Amino acid sequence: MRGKPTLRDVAQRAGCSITTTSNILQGRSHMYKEDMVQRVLSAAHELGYRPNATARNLARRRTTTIGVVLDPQHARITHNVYAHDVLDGVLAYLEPRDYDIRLITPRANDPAAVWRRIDNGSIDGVILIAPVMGSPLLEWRHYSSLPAVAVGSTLPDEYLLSQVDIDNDAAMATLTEWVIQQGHRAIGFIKGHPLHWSAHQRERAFRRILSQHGIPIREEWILQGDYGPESGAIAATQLLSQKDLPTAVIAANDDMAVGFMQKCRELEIPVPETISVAGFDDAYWVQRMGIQLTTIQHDRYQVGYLAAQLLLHQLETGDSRPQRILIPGTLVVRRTVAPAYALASVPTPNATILTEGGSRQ
Amino acid sequence: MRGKPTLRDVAQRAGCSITTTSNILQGRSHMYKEDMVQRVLSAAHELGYRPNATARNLARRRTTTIGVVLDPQHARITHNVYAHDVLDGVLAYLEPRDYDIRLITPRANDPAAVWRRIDNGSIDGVILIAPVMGSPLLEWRHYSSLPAVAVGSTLPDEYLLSQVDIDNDAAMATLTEWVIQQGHRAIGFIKGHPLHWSAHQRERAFRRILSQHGIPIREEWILQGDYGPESGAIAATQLLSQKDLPTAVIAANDDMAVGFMQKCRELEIPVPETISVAGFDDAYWVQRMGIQLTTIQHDRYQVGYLAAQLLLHQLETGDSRPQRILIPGTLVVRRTVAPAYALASVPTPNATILTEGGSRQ
DNA sequence: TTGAAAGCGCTAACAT
DNA sequence: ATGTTAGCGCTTTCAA
Repeated sequence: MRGKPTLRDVAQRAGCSITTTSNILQGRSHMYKEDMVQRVLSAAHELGYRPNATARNLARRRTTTIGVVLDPQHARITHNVYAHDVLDGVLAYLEPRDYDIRLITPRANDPAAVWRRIDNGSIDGVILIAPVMGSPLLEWRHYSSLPAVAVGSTLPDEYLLSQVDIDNDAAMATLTEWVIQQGHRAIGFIKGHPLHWSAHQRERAFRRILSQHGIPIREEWILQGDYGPESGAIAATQLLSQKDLPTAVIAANDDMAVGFMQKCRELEIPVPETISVAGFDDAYWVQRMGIQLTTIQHDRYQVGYLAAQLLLHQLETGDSRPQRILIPGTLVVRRTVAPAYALASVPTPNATILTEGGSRQ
Repeated sequence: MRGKPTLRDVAQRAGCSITTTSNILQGRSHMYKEDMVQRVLSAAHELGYRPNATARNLARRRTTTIGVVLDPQHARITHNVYAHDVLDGVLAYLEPRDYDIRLITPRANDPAAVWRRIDNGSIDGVILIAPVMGSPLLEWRHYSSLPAVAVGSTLPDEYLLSQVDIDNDAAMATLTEWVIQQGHRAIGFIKGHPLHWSAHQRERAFRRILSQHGIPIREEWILQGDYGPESGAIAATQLLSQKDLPTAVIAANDDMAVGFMQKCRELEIPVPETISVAGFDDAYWVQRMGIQLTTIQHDRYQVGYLAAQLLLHQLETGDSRPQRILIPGTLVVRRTVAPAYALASVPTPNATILTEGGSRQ
């Protein structure tokens, strides 16, 4: 015996067959005599035996490994808070269940390489993190029948992918309702990145709620952003140079809201006195900055956790029909949205509202 | 043929042996007739054949997979910026070289489980991210002879691990020198987390430079922190309640520096007019907050990149003698350290200094 | 230029 | 209660 000890070495030392050794080492010791069990166990221990995962995977035809695919856009995950919040949740669910995680970062220039890495029997299933519109990853069913769950992008049904995401639509609806209840009728909007489904969903919800309240939508107050803080600042410049201004602006995420507010400060336009601002995401760095931004809080960790759970469920049951799980967000009322006029604000009827301090009303 | 096509299926379809098929599919087509090559290639394509990584790994006795181990402390990587900056670098190096990455997050309560996951033949080598003092991971050589590189913790030699880290000592020395050159003689220090080697290295460098300049070390100005922003605030409370105050404080990282400054603002102690503050790390969120913190900038991405490079080098050469790579940091002079008195400041002799705006002097 | 055959280390029917 | 045997899908000598 040279190199790492194998099952054969252990069997030899215990003086029994490989099968016996394998069975006992896998915990099926009930059928064996106590003496045998002990011999095998101590032989394994003495040799420092560790089962070879590769061989086991080959024989079992499964790997207890889940692939996590980051879209090319997110290849550098550093500043993509979203991706690692989700990843944390995935880890939290998978790790205690003895699943391993393989990180897959597609090279932008070679989409086929991704498929080679995904569909090569090295993983049992895959979690796609926030695929964007037009991503080659979404051609999923053309290339692979591996169980998959997409996360962070509520895709159209035709992609035939199970999905877990926050409920962008409902959350933005709640936020917009709240702003309207504060008496605002002149409301602007800063759109998110055009390749993200979430951006469209948030915008759509905003428009719908305005319409439902009979509030006219002023297209000149709806500005294109890209989820980056700078784009919020640019939107501010565009908006604030108009002669007629809204009394409130909703940004499709916190980063843009903060960019917007920074520009406001430069222009000495007080928030929320002159203009109210709301964000979306409850970004950690914004909280940490001490900015009292009214926003939507949601649980990305939970998204990852549930995605992993759903995927394992599909693996176990073999039922891989596409499912969709939406996690509701929570309105967090802080200080950047003020009443448009001195009316008592009416509480929102059908949404959880978290006021700063943590009390629910 | 049912299920996924195997090499045998391709061989059968191409009308040749498995060996031939394998060779051609691996690019060793020079020894075969053009006709044969084409037949194999198109058979593979028609069947949608994808080589099974598990079987290949077993036969080759290597996996082209690198494990990345996050210390229990870092299991939730979300707010551990360090870990994913490094991870990004690791990905950047490994991914184009067709290595896969397996994420390993040890369960706090079961150290043995980690070894089972690491030493089971599923990875060729491993990168340990910022193991802390007392981490079971550091018993490395007791349990495994797998090539390994530790990152983010400059460990004592006896751990027999290759290492890549920023040069905490040199960087803190540069920073301290700078503060002294600004005329400060009364300098406080906020220590980092006591289980992190970096904390001790930074403190030691601070003390050394003070001593070298004949500046007395006032222990009551050296406060315990834990790298968290709150601990910086607490340190501020402790320090600022003393009757005799330093004119400058160096925090072992940015987070604590900001916590310290926030407390200063509460107490209406102007920074840097009354007290200068320096940080370490050049944290992204601090920059984004627009805080003009004088600090040390260093390249964590590079740390990960070089760690991956070193590991692969060891894998290829088989030379796994422990090596240590230290990456220098850069002093970034912003606005939180002011001259202690109206002397022209002398440029630092032997360190790169980056003044805000990017010019080097 | 091609192929046969012996593994890689383990699992799991199927004996005994 | 224990062992025999036939794979898992691929790589790789070695022979032809």
